[in-house]
Amino acid sequence: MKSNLALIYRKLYACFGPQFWWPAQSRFEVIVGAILTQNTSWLNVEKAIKNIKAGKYMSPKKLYNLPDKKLAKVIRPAGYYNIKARRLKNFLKVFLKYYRGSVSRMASVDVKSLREELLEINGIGPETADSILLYALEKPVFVIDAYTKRFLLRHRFIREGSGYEEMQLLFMKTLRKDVNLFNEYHALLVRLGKDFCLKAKPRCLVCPLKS
DNA sequence: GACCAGGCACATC
DNA sequence: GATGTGCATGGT
Repeated sequence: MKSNLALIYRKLYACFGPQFWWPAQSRFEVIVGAILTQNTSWLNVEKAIKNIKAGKYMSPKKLYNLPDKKLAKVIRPAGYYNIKARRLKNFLKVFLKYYRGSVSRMASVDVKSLREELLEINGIGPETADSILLYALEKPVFVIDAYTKRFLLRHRFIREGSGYEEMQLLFMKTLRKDVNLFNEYHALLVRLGKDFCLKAKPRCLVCPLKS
């Protein structure tokens, strides 16, 4: 028998269709977006990314070589710009040193080592690491974000206080480990959250899961 | 004007 | 190990 989570996925997909995540022109841009979107609306991140492109800085070396103040100024619309400038550089330092700024080279390493390596970087937590792994490096890792957590809580898949790894395991143990499935599922949960009942203060229209 | 958004690190108890 | 706080913009 199919798990509830698998059924819910089918329902969401039938309702919303493919979400075409991650919205970006390159895999490197996905990584930049993953760091910039920490606790920030995607609309603001888009403005920051637009600024980066306008200055022709969308490359590992160019971003890394920007003075901190300048980088902060460029990504300002994304909020927390001083912290995020540092976090970007923390990642870029590792990315340039070990992978010469190549996403493909990085993707050739096994997932487990990569995840550990990413989590070692100051400013990269579990969600950002997993977003990078799934959406930029195309590794079958499920991303847990605020929407996903609210979804699991409100549909009673977990209890209050459950940790990140616990929630992640729920998806990864039940579903087939498929990059496309994980990609679409998480994107659909965010879509559900934005449109319907997973906001911090739900203003519930008719939830598509109930029909 | 308050609240929220595709988190994370650090201080303190 | 749990809980609180700073980081900051822009849309609703």
